Amino acid sequence: MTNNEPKLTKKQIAIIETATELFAEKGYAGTSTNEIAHKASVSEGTIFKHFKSKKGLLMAIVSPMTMKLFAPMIKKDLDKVLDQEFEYFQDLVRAMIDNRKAFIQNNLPMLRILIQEIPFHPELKEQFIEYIGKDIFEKIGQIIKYYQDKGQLVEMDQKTIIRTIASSILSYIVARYVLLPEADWDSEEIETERIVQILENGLVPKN
Amino acid sequence: MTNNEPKLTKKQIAIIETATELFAEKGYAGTSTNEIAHKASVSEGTIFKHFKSKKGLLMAIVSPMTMKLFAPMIKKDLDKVLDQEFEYFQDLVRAMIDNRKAFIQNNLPMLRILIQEIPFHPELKEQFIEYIGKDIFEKIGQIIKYYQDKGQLVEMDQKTIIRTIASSILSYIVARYVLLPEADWDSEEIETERIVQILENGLVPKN
Amino acid sequence: MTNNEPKLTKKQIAIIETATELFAEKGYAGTSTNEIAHKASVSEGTIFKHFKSKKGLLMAIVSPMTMKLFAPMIKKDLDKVLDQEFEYFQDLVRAMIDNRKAFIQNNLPMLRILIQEIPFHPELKEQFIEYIGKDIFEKIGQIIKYYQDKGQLVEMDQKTIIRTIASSILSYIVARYVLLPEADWDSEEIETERIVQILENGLVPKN
Amino acid sequence: MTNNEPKLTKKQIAIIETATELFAEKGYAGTSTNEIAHKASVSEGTIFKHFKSKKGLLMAIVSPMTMKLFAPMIKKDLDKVLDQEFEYFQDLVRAMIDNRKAFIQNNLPMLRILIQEIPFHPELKEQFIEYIGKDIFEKIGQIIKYYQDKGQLVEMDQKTIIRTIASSILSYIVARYVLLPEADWDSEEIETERIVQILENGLVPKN
DNA sequence: AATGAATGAGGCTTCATTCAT
DNA sequence: TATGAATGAAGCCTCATTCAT
Repeated sequence: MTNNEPKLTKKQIAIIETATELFAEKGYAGTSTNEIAHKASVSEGTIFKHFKSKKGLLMAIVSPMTMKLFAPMIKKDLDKVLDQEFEYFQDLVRAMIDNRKAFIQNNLPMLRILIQEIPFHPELKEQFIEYIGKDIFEKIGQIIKYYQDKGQLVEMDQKTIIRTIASSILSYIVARYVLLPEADWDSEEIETERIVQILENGLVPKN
Repeated sequence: MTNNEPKLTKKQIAIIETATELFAEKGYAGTSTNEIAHKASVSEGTIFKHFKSKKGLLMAIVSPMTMKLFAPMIKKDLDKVLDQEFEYFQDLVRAMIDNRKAFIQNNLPMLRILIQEIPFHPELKEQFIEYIGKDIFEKIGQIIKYYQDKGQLVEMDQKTIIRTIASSILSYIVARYVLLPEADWDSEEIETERIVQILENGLVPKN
Repeated sequence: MTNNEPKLTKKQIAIIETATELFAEKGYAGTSTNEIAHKASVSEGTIFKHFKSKKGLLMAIVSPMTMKLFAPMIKKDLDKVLDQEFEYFQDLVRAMIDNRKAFIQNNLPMLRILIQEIPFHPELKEQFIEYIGKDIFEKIGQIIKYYQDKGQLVEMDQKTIIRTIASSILSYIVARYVLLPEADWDSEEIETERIVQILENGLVPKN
Repeated sequence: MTNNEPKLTKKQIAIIETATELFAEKGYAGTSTNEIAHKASVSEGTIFKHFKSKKGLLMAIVSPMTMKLFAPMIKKDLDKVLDQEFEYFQDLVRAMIDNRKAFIQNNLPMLRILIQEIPFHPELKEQFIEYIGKDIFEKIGQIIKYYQDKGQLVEMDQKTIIRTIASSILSYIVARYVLLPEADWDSEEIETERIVQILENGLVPKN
C-alpha cells in the first residue's frame, strides 16, 4: 500500500536481520557494530554506508518502513481474526490471544528491542505509538463497539477496555516469552482459558 | 550468607546512589564509570577499589545486601496493608494499589534498572526472584487463602490469582510510571477504581 | 610535453571545478572524495576512473595542463599592463596592483590550494615554480631593465627588485584577501597609494 | 606573570611537542593521533584524556597558555631590541630582522601550524590576533612614535608603518624559511641590508 | 582509603579505492 | 563511460581497569 518501494539490497537485509537479533539479545548499547558486521558477513563500512550511524541502524530496524514490511502480515492476520464476527466475545478474545501469541513469537526480537530501548531513545516511543495507534487501534475500536451493541461488553470507554484486554494478553505473553521464558508455565490452553475467563467475568455485564 | 551489618562509607553510598540514578536513566551499558565518578565526586579509582568492577557495582546495587537496606521499609509498609484484615477483598486491592504505587514511585530508579538489565544479566534474575519470592510471596499466599475461605475469591490456584492481581496492578503502574510517564492518564482514583472493578467482577464468584 | 588540446568532458570539468572549490575551502586533506562526488553530481567511481587517485585529482588541478587553461588569460592581462610603457615606474606599480588584485580575486581558490598544499606536496612546488618562472619572470625582467635605464629604478640586481615588488604587492593582497578577509581595511585606493609611495620613497623622510 | 600555573605533566609536554612538530610537518589534517601517540611514547588514550579531542590538542598548542610558555622569551628578546634606543631607525630595523629571524627559526613549527591552519579554523585567527596584538603591537607603536618625533620616520599612520615593516621582514623570512627553504638565497647579511635600504629609501633613486 | 594519570582494547565512523553491473 | 555498493584500513575517541603516589 505504500508507494515508494524500499528496495533493500541483500546486504542491507542481512544487516538489519543480524542487528535485530543482536540488539534483542544483548541490547543496543551492548552490541558492537563490529559484531553485527561479522555475523552479517559484511564489512563494517557497509553498515555505515547504508545506515549512517549505529543509531540510524536502530531507527531503520524500528522505522515505519521496516515495520511496513511486517505491517501487511500484522494487519492481514489481525483482520483474519477481527473480521470473523465471532458469535461470542470470548471467542474473539481466545482467537486474539492465539493470534498475538503467534505474532509475538515470530517477532520477538524486534519487540524486545522496542521494550528495552524505548526508555533510552525518545524517538522510538513516537514511532511505536504512531505505528501501533494508526494501524491497529481504530479497527479494534470498531470491534469493541460491535460487541458493546450486542450487549456482550460493558459500556466503559473504549480506551479502558482496550487497555484491559491488551494488558491482560500482553502482560501474560511478555512475562511468558520475554521476561521469564524459562519459568515453568502451565500448558498454553489452560493459561489462555484463564485469561478468557477472567476477562469474561470482569467485562461482561451481569443481569 | 549475608554477614552482619554492611557498614558502607559515605563514598560508597555516594557511588551507589549516583550509579543507581545513572543506570536507571541511561542504562547500565550506557553509563560510564567516569561519569559515575564525576557525579559522585569520587575518583574513578575509588569505585574500583570498592566494587572491583563495573559489573560488581551493578550487582552491589541490586544485591540482597543493598536490597536489605530497602527491605525493612518494603516489608513494613506491605505488612501495614496485609495485616489490616479488610472486610472486603476489594478494599485490600485498593490499599495494595496505593501502597505499590507509593513504593514504585520512591524506588523507580532501582526498579528501572532491574527491568532493563535483567534480560542481559542472568545473575540478576535469580537475585530478583529470590528476593521477591522469599519475602513476599508466602505472605500474600496466606492472605489469598483467607479471602478464599471467606468466599470472596474464586477457588483458582494461588499462582494464577497472584499473577492476575500482580499483572493488573503492575502493568498499570509500569505503563503509567515507567514506560509512558508523559501520556495523559485519567486521575489516579478513577484508574484505581477501574482496576478494582475489573478484578472484582472477574475474580469474585457469582452466586 | 604538453600534448595537444586536452578535451575534458563535462563531468571532468565539473569534478575539477568542484574539487578546486572544496580543496580551497577545506584543504586537500580535509576534503573527501565522497563530498566532491556529491557536489559535482558524479559518482565516486567516475572520479577515480578519470583521475586515478585523490592525489591525481589534486595534481590535475594544478597541472600545467589545467593551468594552461588559465595561462592565456593570465598572460594576456599581464601583457596588457607590461606592454603599456608607462611614463613613470610608479604608474606601472599602480597598474600591476590592480591587475594582480583582479587576477587573485578571480583565481582565489586555486591560489589558496597552492599556498596551502605546497608545503606538503613537493611535486607541487616544482610545477608552481616552473609555471610562474617560465611564463612571467622573463618579461618582468625586461620591464625592470627598461625603467632602470630610464633612471627610475635603483641599480640593484633584478631578483631583489622583483622580490621586493612582488612581496610588497603579494603580502598586501594575500593578507587582505586570503588570510584576513574580514578585517577592516582602508579603501583600496588608499592602500594602493601607500604601497606605491613606500616603494617609491621608503620610510625615511627626505628633507 | 600569569597566576594559575599550567602544571603540565611530562607526558603532556611530550604530546604537545610531538604534535607541534608533526602538525607543522604534515599539517593538522594530515597527522593522525595514532602517530602522535607513538612518537611521543604515549598511549592514544592519554592524548584524549588531556586534550579532549584532536582539535583540543591543536588549540592547546596555540593557546594563550602555551604561548605564554614562549611569551616571556618573545617579550624579553623583543624588549632587548626595542629598549636599546638606537641612534638611527635603520639600526633598529636591522636589529629587529636579526631578532625576528632568530625567533622564527626557533619557533618555526608553531608558526607553520598557525600559517597553515588559520584558514581552516576560525578560532585560531582570534587567538593569533589577540596574542600578537596584546603583547607586541603597543610596544612597537611607542617605538615608532619615538622615531617619528626624531624626524627619522615619515608621518604616516602607525598601522600602515607597522604593516609595511612587518610585511617586509615577514615576507622575506616566511619565504626564506617556511615556503622555499631550499632555494638559493644570498647571504643573510646581504639580504638584511637590502631590506633595510629599501625600507629607508624606497626603490626610486634620488638624485 | 583515595587519587587521577596512564593504559590498551575496542567502539563508532570516515575514507580512498575497487569492481561488478 | 558511469555507477554506486562494497570494502578494509585507518581515523578519532571512549571505556573499564590498573598502579604509582
